[in-house]
Amino acid sequence: MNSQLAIALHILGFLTSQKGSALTSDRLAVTYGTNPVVIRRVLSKLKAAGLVETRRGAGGGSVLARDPTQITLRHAYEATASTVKVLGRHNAQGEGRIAAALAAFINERYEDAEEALLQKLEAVTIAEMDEQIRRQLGLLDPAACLDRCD
Amino acid sequence: MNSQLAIALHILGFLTSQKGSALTSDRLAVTYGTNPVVIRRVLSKLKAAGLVETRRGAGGGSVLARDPTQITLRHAYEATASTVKVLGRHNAQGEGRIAAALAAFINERYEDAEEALLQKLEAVTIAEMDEQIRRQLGLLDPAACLDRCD
DNA sequence: GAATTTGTAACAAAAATAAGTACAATAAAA
DNA sequence: TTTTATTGTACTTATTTTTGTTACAAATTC
Repeated sequence: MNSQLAIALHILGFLTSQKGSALTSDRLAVTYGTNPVVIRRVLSKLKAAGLVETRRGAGGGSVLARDPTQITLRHAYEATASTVKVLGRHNAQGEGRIAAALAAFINERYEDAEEALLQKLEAVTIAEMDEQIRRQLGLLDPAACLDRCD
Repeated sequence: MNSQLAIALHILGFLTSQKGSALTSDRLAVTYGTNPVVIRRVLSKLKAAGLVETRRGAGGGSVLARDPTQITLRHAYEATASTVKVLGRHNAQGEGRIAAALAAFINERYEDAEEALLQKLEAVTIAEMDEQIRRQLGLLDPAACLDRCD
């Protein structure tokens, strides 16, 4: 799972720009250029992580579960990449003790390094991401986004 | 490529413990529990990165190209993971400008985060790795390794 | 009840990884 | 110089992972 993070950020960013009105998986799928089910799969992880809320049925869809200033890239990363870690985990293949000790060593270093990465991601919020993208596109008026997003 | 890093570290560590005598891909393959060709593929990357040297023919094999105190985990990482970066690269799929701006944003953050990870890896040398593993196994005498490694 | 919309299972397709086979090229040793 | 050992790599096969689709039940609104 790796493109899931990109999709998650697309969802969170789009939701942020909507200021509270719900978006359907269909809409999100069109703007991202994929299938609604793919979106829902990511959405279900974001939901599990408490980042979004969804409602079924007519008029349903998803909204942010909290303020975008309280959601960091790390949240998105951890929500989506739960299974696959940055560098995977090495499990000893050779039979020898050397192989096992090496695997243990690698895993320790991996965790160190991964944590450094996560701390970088933690320093950026979805609100900041949204703002930077909006600025970059010259969409100073948040509402303008709606007209030109997709 | 990801398991290649583990294999690379196995190779570098084993080579370090050999103090200069060449090891064949067959030998390395047996100790790691894989096919010699798999080893050679990693070896060819390590060679391209200037970390090892190999000789063909009878009595051939590989040795470290420099002192293990001068080889870091980052070297190994960069040698093997040249194509696949930590978090891949997101290329915009939707047609909109938003998608493109988001992709650019994500990529920037990725580079930041990846660099943080690399700096952690840079702080550890193969010599330290070798030493820690030897200590862990209670192989205080380097030469003892030869007898028990595999 | 009719129309939407999510949730998820089941399946299919595609892409990425990894492993294996074969053999030419090279180098040492006999 | 023949034999033997060993790398290098192209080609193939297998495995795993990821992505996309279809289908349909469950929920929710109108």
